[in-house]
Amino acid sequence: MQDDAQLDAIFSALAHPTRRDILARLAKGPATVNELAAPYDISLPAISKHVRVLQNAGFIAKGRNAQFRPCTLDASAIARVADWTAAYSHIWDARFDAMDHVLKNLKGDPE
Amino acid sequence: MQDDAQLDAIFSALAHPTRRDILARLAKGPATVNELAAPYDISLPAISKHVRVLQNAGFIAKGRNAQFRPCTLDASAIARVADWTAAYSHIWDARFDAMDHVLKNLKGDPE
DNA sequence: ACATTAATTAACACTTTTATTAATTAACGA
DNA sequence: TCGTTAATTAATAAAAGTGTTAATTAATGT
Repeated sequence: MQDDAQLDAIFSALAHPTRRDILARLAKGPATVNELAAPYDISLPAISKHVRVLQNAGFIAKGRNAQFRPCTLDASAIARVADWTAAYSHIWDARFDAMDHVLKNLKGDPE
Repeated sequence: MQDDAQLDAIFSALAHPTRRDILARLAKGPATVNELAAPYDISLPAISKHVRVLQNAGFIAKGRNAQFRPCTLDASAIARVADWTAAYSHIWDARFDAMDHVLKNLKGDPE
């Protein structure tokens, strides 16, 4: 997927409270689609679609265990969001410069 | 605006390449709506709506100067995105722990 | 005053998103 | 085998998003 198109998918996926909620749930550990659906008043197919959207955006990896589909959080898509914000960090937070400096050192890339 | 609703607005706003592009443009400095529209093939009203979406999400402050509407980037909404990712940082990047530690020190909140 | 420029509003068309219920697929287990 | 459970697919409806052109508002400057 192209960079722009993937950011479209990523941000669209995050633009729904239920989907952000599902990510928060998965941050605590894997869950099946039914488990993910449990807290909500909406139908299972609706949740199934939300999961699909998150999967297409790269937030979720879906496994197979018998008739279950255990979902796990794939952190890389979230990291891409963080990367996107980093391009603006110099504007919103002067501390970023210090952070950036520290990160370079942690990476073994001292200036 | 409620927290959830504002994140909806923020992420929806970012879910369109033209709008992300406009933010990138404004990161370089203020611009009027016409200036923002210049690079694109779409109509001025379409850009005007994109700007409105960004404004409603809190990304843009729109001033008044005669018949011009100089737009400036409001970094706080971008910071909110960064904050959102921070809740997941412990998953996607072990370095965050070190970063977090450093940030606390920078804030004058040593452990 | 009047034409020009900047921008928004209005009315409309088209597509996508989000949800529903019913039907289907697939694997389990008694 | 046959009923149960997990999940998806299909058909559909309502709402939101994205774009268009034409009309309108508001301020400029000669």
